[in-house]
Amino acid sequence: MPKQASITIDKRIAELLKRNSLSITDSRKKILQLFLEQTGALAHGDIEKRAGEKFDRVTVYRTLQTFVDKGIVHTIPTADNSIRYALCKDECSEGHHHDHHVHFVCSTCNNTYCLDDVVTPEIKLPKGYSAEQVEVVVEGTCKNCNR
Amino acid sequence: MPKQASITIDKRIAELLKRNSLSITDSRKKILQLFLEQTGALAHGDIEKRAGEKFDRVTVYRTLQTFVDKGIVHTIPTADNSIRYALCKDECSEGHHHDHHVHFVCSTCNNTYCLDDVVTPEIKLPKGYSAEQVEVVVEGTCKNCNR
DNA sequence: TTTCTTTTGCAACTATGTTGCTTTTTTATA
DNA sequence: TATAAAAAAGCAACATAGTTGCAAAAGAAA
Ligand SMILES: [Mn+2]
Ligand SMILES: [Mn+2]
Ligand SMILES: [Zn+2]
Ligand SMILES: [Zn+2]
Repeated sequence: MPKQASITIDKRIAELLKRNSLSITDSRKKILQLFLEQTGALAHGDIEKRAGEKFDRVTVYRTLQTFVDKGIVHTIPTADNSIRYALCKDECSEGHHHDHHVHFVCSTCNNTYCLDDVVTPEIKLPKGYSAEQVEVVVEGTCKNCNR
Repeated sequence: MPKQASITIDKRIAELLKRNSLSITDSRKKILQLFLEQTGALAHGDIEKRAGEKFDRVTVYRTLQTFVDKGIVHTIPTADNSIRYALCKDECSEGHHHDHHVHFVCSTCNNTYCLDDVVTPEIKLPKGYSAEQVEVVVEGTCKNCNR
């Protein structure tokens, strides 16, 4: 990786942590780096594998929980019951996620993507039901795998 | 329970198993009964608690897996990463689920419902992506809890 | 009833997630 | 930059969830 790029990413990471009044620690930096170097979402298992050699499992759990609490990442429910995490857009903040986008799981490459431009549709519910949150997960074949 | 009703339910259970060429065993009968006596979906934990005193944990896992494979029940992904199971409509069959309905999780009573009449919407995906399955899970307050 | 097939229970194991407590690191401030 | 207070990390121990192989039991077929 060119030196310039890694400086930029390091700054971005430090800023992100400061903005959320989190202290800057090795594990937080490392895990954020994984997200920033990546297009799609990461399963907990991936993160543990890729950060866990250097950090304790418990630290990975606590770091991800902190990030979710602060609105830095959000979770994506999937059919196979393995939580995925993805970076939030900047509008998210502590206790206030704004993730009204659709998620896509590719059944070929198994990657998960946030389709930030695809807004979750209005769902007309039966009388008596009221909605707080709508989660849409589409399974199919992604851009790369369709070629 | 009136004797008549339980005869009916027993017959229904036996028929369901026969139709799917599954042998009729105590655990399968018991677990199907749980589903038939119930409006909403059941979490694995619930089933284990309510059937597990009589049956081994492993049997519960295997029975549910068999039911999913045969298209007797379907799974519902939820945000809290605890798989829920619900009975399929009759159109489902082995290797061929037809569950194009929306699921609803009540954040008050924590029940999960299949909204069989609410069809999953068409999602317009970005160029290159193709959909095979769309999962919609709405979180909110249910009919009962809204009163 | 007997035989063959399927399912169950058990034991042992892996994976996933949590908690309390001590040590280490980070931050704030003198 | 040294020091003290606060926060986070690591460790151990535990709890829960899910899987696998195999022998015993139950079900289906004849
Ligand atoms: Mn997302
Ligand atoms: Mn359903
Ligand atoms: Zn793909
Ligand atoms: Zn409710």
